[in-house]
Amino acid sequence: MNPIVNISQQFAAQNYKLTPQREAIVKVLLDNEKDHLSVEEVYMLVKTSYPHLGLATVYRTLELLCELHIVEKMDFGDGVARYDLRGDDHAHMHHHLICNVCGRLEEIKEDWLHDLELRLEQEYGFNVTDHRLDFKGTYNTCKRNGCKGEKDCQAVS
Amino acid sequence: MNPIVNISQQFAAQNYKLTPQREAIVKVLLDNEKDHLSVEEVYMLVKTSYPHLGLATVYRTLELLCELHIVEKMDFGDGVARYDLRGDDHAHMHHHLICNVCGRLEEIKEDWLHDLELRLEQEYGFNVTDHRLDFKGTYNTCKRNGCKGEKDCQAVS
DNA sequence: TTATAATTAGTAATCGTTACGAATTAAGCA
DNA sequence: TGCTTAATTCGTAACGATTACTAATTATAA
Ligand SMILES: [Mn+2]
Ligand SMILES: [Mn+2]
Ligand SMILES: [Zn+2]
Ligand SMILES: [Zn+2]
Repeated sequence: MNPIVNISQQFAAQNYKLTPQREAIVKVLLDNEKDHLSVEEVYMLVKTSYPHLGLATVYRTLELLCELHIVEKMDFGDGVARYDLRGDDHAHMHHHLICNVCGRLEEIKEDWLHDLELRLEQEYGFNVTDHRLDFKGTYNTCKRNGCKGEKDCQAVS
Repeated sequence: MNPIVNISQQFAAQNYKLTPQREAIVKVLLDNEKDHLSVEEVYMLVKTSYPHLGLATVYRTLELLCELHIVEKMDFGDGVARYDLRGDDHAHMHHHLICNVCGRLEEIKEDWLHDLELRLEQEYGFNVTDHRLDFKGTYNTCKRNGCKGEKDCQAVS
């Protein structure tokens, strides 16, 4: 399904309207789904398609998207909040690999935590509703060659 | 080994001194190892043992402890950075269970990610140096009874 | 001692975020 | 259609956690 239509329906389901401003912001996120944009970055990017949009609207819309579990607010330790599309069904938050050498950030969409969450349910009586798993480390290629900023590099900051 | 002596040696190993101010701050962290204190909370607590200690020194010392991998700077989404003792050898960052109902935070010291990290090495050529794993969910006891603030509750904020 | 470096204290400045009032737009209804 | 009310947006002021900076203090070394 067209992701904009899909998101529009999720807005409607909670009695929210997908205003032109909100749609412009959502499109920026979809057009940069590999990135993890900050508020300021979204603000800059959305200005090209909607020049008069205000910064406060970006803050409010991203907060709303969090509430709807469409995006996840993340902190990568660089002093600004970053926003990450959760993906199709929003059920499971994807995992991250972050390279110490070049800052590249790779996503693992597959859910690697299912077994552990079963164990938490059984041994701890804890029912998991969400999770966050990030790995920091070094790609062997980066260790050997140094990262030369290949085109698939998605540095966080 | 006495944890203060241990930490003192780690300071010395990197040519840092464990000044009285730094020691007072480290003791606050050790005396509250179950908590995840913010800078302001450390500042308040350390004032009882060292009334003249300045806020900037708390910031600087916690930053230094991060650099030495003695503590981990964490963001639980409540607007302030919180600091978490990594534990004995600092090698592995422990995991968290956070209850949606009562905010209780439980730590899992055991490393549940070893197998996944082997897989990352082999399938992704990615050598993990650190990780972060937090689960959000609900304790069955909290779901049934509501959390009545039992004595072992360690709410984050 | 005297010079040099490290550390601390206090506070001003910074900057991401939040709060707020006025203006605009949409929805509901006669 | 007009009128009323609610939702949304805009611009900006206020907030507050963090950082930066200077002077004072303390340790280290010649
Ligand atoms: Mn991501
Ligand atoms: Mn912890
Ligand atoms: Zn790399
Ligand atoms: Zn609970």
